[in-house]
Amino acid sequence: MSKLERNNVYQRFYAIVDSIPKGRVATYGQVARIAGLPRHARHVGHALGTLPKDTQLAWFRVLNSKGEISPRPSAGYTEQKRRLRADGVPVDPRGRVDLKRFLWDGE
DNA sequence: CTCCTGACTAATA
DNA sequence: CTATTAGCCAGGA
Repeated sequence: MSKLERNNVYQRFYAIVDSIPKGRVATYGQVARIAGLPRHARHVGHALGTLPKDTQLAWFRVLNSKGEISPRPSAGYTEQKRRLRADGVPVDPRGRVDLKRFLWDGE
């Protein structure tokens, strides 16, 4: 996979993340599937990781399959929690969200 | 080429 | 609920 192709894939991920409605969340796997690339959940995470700090993209609306904010080595975890709550999505101290009620169904 | 890693996931026990 | 195992695939050393 060339750099250019990867870039296109990332753009597709971004477009999908961008279509998650405010107040809803999606999972990495879900984004990958919608992008037509099942089993690429990890790359969704990496794509989001390369975003600039000042991006307008709602990257914080993406969680792992357990409905939790994915723990990661670097910062951003706390930030995501804060932003989700500001977005109207309840997050418990463990970083968990009730997917039953807030998972985006892909409308 | 092989080996290791990771903002992942699903199946079992 | 936690722990373990296996599958996944692009990237980098």
